[in-house]
Amino acid sequence: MQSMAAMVDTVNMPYHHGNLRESLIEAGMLLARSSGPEAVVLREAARSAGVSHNAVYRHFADRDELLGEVCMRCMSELARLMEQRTSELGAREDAWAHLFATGRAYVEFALVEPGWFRTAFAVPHNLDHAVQGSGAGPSGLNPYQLLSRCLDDLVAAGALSPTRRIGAEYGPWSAVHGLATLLIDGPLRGLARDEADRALDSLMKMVGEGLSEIR
Amino acid sequence: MQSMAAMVDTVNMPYHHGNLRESLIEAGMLLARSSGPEAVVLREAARSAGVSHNAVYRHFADRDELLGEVCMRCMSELARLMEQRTSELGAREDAWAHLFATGRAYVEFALVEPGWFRTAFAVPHNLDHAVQGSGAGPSGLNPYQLLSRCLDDLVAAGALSPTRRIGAEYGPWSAVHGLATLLIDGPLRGLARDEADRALDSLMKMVGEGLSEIR
DNA sequence: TGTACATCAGTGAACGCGCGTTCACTGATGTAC
DNA sequence: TGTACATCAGTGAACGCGCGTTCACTGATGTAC
Repeated sequence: MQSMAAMVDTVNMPYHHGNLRESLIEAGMLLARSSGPEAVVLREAARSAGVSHNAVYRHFADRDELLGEVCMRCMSELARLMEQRTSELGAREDAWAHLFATGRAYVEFALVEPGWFRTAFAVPHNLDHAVQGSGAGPSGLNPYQLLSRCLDDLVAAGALSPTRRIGAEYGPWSAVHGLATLLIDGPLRGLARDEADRALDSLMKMVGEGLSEIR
Repeated sequence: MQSMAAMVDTVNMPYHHGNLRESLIEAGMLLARSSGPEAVVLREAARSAGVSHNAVYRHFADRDELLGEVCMRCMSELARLMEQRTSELGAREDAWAHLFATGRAYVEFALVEPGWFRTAFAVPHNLDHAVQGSGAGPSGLNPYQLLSRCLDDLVAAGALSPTRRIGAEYGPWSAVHGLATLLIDGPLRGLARDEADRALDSLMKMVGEGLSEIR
């Protein structure tokens, strides 16, 4: 297999790259995509960008700072898919449909982009303060905030009482995060796609009825 | 900090260890407990057992085989706590109480033994076939089977119809696994214990009402 | 318009690290006769 | 009861790996005068 570095035209490279920081992050995204956060290797990112590995230190304090940036982008990609899937809903769909589409997109992202999904949650511990509130999609909201908005909409639609709204994020979030994790990293990895879909159906049903108070 | 190896009385060690395989697994369990699966390092386990690192190859084909054994033990520990918590229930508690206690124990285990929890799900890919159905607790059932039994009991008690029993494991399992993962590895790490407890309350309520068909 | 010089962005060589694994070996044990 | 010998369980030295990071450097750029 050909290495990434070989794809760079090293001959016509100017001494100054021009946009190295961005290039390194994009190289990191490619690495993360194929194999997750461990694959975001400083030297490999530099090779992909066609630059010596020390050049990285002109733009990032260390490897963790580069990885942190990549993690945020992965989180943004997750948010982006969640937004896209809800934007595809018909105008007549209600707040429940929005919640379900959001949750389904979360699991879909994990299945389609497992490397990115794992990376999104692999923010280096020493800088998770710097990442607070980041990882937003096009609308400026991150995945957690998108879920919160869905729940707010349920309250506005009268489908969820303000009382039960409190702390209501934990259940749906845990549900989709757990299924995603079991499917890509855990004992459910290798589950056939149609079985995974049925599991997701059953999960969203549980979430819906578990949240609902029309009983 | 004193190294593990220093705790072994190397002077009075006989040439033949006698029980090295077991000692290595136990050393692996200690390493996993403090820092998860990456910490299960062949050379460190050998040091802890007071033996040269090559001796390990007399008992395991390679590092992954040792790690696999440790993973199974961690899964067994999870099953053990789940069984213990249900066995502590009063005789008059119903099938729902058993399900909730089982699910709560799952999250409790993750919070109290995060290293073991992460290790339980870190079975090396090349030998996850060898682990099928393993990781059992005292009763001989693994965590998945313990959950299944709870659901069977709900059916027997008339609280869940046989129709809805199909694939009913996915929801509750995903829910507790997701909360556990978010709390120990994810964006919810560092959440205060009482907040985590409230999140768990809210989660189990969602699971209960989501599964229930008394509506 | 030309030149000196500070500043920034890159290079290349080297270091130390600890790991998993392999090799050729030696020490202890048990069994056949 | 003693001995030869196969077998098993350990040892010690070495290899190769690729990583993150540091050091002293050189090449390009832009600005003051």
